[in-house]
Amino acid sequence: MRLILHMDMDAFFAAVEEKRCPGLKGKPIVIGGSGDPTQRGVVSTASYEARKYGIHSALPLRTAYKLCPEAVFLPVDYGEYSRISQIIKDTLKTISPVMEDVGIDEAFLDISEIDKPSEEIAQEIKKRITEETGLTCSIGIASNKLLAKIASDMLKPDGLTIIMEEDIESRIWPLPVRKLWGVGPKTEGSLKKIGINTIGELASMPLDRLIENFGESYGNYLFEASKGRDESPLVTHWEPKSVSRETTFQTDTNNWQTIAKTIAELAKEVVDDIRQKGYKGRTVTLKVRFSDFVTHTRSKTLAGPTDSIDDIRKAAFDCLKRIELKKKVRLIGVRMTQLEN
DNA sequence: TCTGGGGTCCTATAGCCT
DNA sequence: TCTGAGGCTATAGGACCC
Repeated sequence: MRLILHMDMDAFFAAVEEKRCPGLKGKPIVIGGSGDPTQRGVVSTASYEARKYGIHSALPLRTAYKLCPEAVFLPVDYGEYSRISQIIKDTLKTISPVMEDVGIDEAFLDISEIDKPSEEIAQEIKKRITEETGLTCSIGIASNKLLAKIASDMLKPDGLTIIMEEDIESRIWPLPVRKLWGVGPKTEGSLKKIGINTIGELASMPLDRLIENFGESYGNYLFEASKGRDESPLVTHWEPKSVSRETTFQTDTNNWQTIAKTIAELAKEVVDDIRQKGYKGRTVTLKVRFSDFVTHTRSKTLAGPTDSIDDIRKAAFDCLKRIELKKKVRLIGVRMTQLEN
């Protein structure tokens, strides 16, 4: 039988900051944006202490500040988190070479071939991660990625949860649908409208009704996922499909100079990034979000792949001409797709 | 009054070709 | 020549993930 382990670091960014600065221990810590809660930005990670105040990921920093003005607000230090992340991922790969990276603080590990009890494997991972980084993680183990991910979330922090096939009815079905990977706020709302709140209720829906409501692909996914079924393999190697940079202005603007200058800068950053990664791209997409949060994109596909700053900047400006700038602009983004080599 | 930034994948539509 | 049926590609938008 397949055995998949999912590892999720506990309040990762906040835990790294606490480790680095022990004086922070026990205080509510909020990591996000520039670290200035009077500026625009959202919470990336809140420490468990800060979560008691209702602060959570994706909350605007200004709102977090209102909820807990005495919290310690810190900027996101991706460089440091990536360094620690690498140590953790290297450790996991010594346990099993079949590892899938899921962002900076999560990973799946295929432990099917390891001739040891799962619990023992999990304890060894926890012990080694703590020895090497001083941090804790939560682990879930099941027969597939979908269930392993749900499992790792069931007991936090420093938890270990093993879900067997026979536990699906008793332990997965009572959970809200939102716990299923791929079910976000929109789908949760749609499901609620047709009287579905739990994964078990979803599992009792006939396939044709799900397809009717959510389309062929997603309908099938929901049908299978609600029953705890997932055959998806671990992705151990992948190529980037797009590279982008975007920025939100501190105050919305209709100043054309500011907008133009920002597009030029973002295009430069995208070019630097694709060059550094050794890619060229063919399609340039410009994204403009207005003050009312309405977002438009325009894209231009070039004759062939390029990493020329002139070509890419020019394409981005061609896209800008196709958007009516009647309202103030909140955000500008530049994206490159159709990457090759 | 708020609602980041970096991605992936899916869907609908339109144009073009066979 | 007309009428479709499909397939393919480009484009725009949206949901979701960390």
